[in-house]
Amino acid sequence: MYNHKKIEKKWQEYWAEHKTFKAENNGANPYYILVEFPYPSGAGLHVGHVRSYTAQDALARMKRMQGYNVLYPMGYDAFGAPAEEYAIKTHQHPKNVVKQNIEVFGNQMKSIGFSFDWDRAFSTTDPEYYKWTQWQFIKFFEHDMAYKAVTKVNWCPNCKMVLSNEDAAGGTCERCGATVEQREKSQWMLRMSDYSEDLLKGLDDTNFAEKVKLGQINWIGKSTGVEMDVDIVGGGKFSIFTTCIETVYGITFFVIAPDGKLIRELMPRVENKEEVEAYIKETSLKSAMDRTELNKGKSGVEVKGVKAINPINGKEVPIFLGDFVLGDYGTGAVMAVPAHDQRDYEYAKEHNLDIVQVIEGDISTCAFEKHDYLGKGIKLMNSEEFTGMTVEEAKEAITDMLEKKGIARRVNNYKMRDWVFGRQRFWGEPIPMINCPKCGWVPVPEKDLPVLLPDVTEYEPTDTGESPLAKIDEFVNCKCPKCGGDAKRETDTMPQWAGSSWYFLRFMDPHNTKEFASMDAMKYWNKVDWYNGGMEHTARHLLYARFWVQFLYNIGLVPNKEMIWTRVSHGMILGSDNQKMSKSKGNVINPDDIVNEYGADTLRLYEMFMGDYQMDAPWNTDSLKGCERFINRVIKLGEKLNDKSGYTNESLVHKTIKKVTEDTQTLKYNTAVSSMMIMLNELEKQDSVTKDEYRILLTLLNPYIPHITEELNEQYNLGKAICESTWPEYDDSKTADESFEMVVQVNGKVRGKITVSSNTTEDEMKKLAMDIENVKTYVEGHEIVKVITIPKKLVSIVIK
RNA sequence: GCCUGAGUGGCGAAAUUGGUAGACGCACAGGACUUAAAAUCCUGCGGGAGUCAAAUCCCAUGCCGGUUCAAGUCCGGCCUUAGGCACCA
Repeated sequence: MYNHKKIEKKWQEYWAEHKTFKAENNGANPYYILVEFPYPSGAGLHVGHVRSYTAQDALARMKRMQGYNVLYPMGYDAFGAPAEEYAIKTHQHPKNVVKQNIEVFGNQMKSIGFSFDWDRAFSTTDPEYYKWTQWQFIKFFEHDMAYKAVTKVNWCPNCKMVLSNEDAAGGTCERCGATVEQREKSQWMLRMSDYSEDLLKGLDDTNFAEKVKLGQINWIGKSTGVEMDVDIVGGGKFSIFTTCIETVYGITFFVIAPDGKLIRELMPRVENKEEVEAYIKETSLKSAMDRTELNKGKSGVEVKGVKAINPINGKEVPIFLGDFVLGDYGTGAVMAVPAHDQRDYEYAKEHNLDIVQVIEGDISTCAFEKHDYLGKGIKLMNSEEFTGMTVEEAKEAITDMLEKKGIARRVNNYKMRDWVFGRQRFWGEPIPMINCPKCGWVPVPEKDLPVLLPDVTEYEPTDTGESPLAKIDEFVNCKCPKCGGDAKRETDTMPQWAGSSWYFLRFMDPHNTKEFASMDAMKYWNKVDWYNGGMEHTARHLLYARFWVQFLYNIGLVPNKEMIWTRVSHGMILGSDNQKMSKSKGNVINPDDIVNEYGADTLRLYEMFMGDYQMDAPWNTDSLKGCERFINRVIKLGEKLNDKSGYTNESLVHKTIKKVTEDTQTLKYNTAVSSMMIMLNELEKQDSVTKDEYRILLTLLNPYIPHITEELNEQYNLGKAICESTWPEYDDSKTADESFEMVVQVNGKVRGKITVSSNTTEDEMKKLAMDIENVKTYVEGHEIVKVITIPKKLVSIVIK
């Protein structure tokens, strides 16, 4: 209908020329809105990006008009495997691939009119940026937070590549189908588990959504319990961790991890070596998730020839290997109490082991577990002097006794492990470390940073599992910064998580060449006020970023322990078939096509209107056309402008301002849009529309559809550009309606409705209710038990 | 398996957090305008009973039960579905 291409281009140029959205590091009311920066894939911008960028754009535009100094930055998270693989295939350097993709992404985003401060844009792959990522890694190293350790990785012998658990699911390589091996690899690690408690506590200093906090809490996985030493018959001992020490008298066997140290130590004394070795081998092929699945938890083999002693009563019990016990969680060994743990119960049945009940309850068909007995005053049995105590009393008493004997300790255990930080990839930040035969691991001096990725075109994977960089001699060979002797560079690179763990700090001071960001700049912006991203990132990315920040805080480099205040997450946009969009399903919608055909404003409006921002929603082009129709009606309303000022319907205007203002900052974009649709419907009913009314409508719409609203504002001479104007305020006293529809219920069912004045008192409401004919027919002949009135709403009559 | 969400008309969804279920929009149907179509405008639109038309009544928010004058909303138990589970990011 209208020439969206021309109008949108015009205003985009206007904003660029006037630097409308440039944020300065000074002034009153700083407000930092952050959206997750994209990985610039070859597929181009996704309609899902458009959803969150538009949402935060609407917030940013409104906040600016409300007088805030808004920082709304954008950049690119461009390290990672897809670019590397594409580059290998096409024989070019990934940096060229990334450069092209960034250009495409930038143009796409500009065509949609996001109010980013483009002067602050950068990519994590820029040497000026990753210099500081490397510099920060060295800080980790200098503070003994980075260390080398041997870890297990999924290795595909065919692809010669380390695989993620997802790609190795089911024990076969996702790409080629070969059987995946578990290999041991020496890797750089970050001591993230040292921060378990701080990362939990820090959540109190954030305003994250409750479900986001829960995600963090569950990932950290704190459990409070007891670590107890267990002697082995004939010498030696090991420890177990349990949260249910009250069941200690019910131990009938122990289970130890097939991948743990203990079984290796016991091996010389094992009678069924072959069986045990075979089981260890079998386990090594499984992922942790496969191993801990409840229905698979019964697999295992007895370690014959070795018995353990239950420390509380001196009983000798067998030791088993079970793959549900993980070598790297807790102590790698557990006590098994089949009477009170379902997995142990099934395990005991499967392997014909004793079941000793120690807590009163029914164990005839299944275990009587902690969620059955905790907090109910249930008592112990078969537990010597503790028999007859409640579970809660016994928990403390048994722990005290064991502690006194010096064979147990109260401990906290955390599921969260240290961060495996090395990747055997080319396209990542080189870990800036040098291995000297004399001096050991030495960090690259600051003056030599960044350690650049070499400009080569061949970086096929190696046979050994080393990074492709290991084959590039001129990269590897170097001098030791300490002693000057021959040394070798680390060839592993960092994970993609690294660059995204601190980018929000860099946005505060992106051109700084002396520091990653100045303390002044970080103090000025203080915290990210709003951080928006996908649900899939709320556990790990957020945790890594918080860990990174807490570390920097502890060494005095950032002003706050938590640098992110509110975290919100958006739902996915699905294909029209309700499936995740993917090339193979052919349900992908390209935002460029929509912008071309319908315009950026229509695309923006539709994505905000399509449903609850925090929930998934399927794409529907018909609904999009409805939004186009709405914009056309807004344009057409301009033809009804009169010369008057003021508002024809004052409460409509104030109500709409209130609704849009509130909903835009509480993520309820869909209802904000619908309230503006209602306003338009009402204005259309009027014979003519005042300039004030039209200007208000355009202003409220501006954060959502910024181009056409500016154009109409200019065309009808309604005032200066909206983006340079002030957000309208509402008067709460003027939002009230003069009358309301009073509902009358009899025994909970609606039996009458009448429209009455808003001033009607509760007594008047009761009287009016009783006068309604239909209400009378229900009430007559019955006793009225009570009458409940809710002001400005309803009267509920209860009869007998 | 574990953790976190979600389930409401033909469809996308609203519901002031315990107070009229279905706002707003799409699709559809009928009408107006048009030589015609598109666009636009008007009217209707959960299911059923009832009526010339109404009034009015019953049923209905995944399933089963509970609390309450009142439940989409709170409680208990299920079912289905999406995301995360540490080298995809």
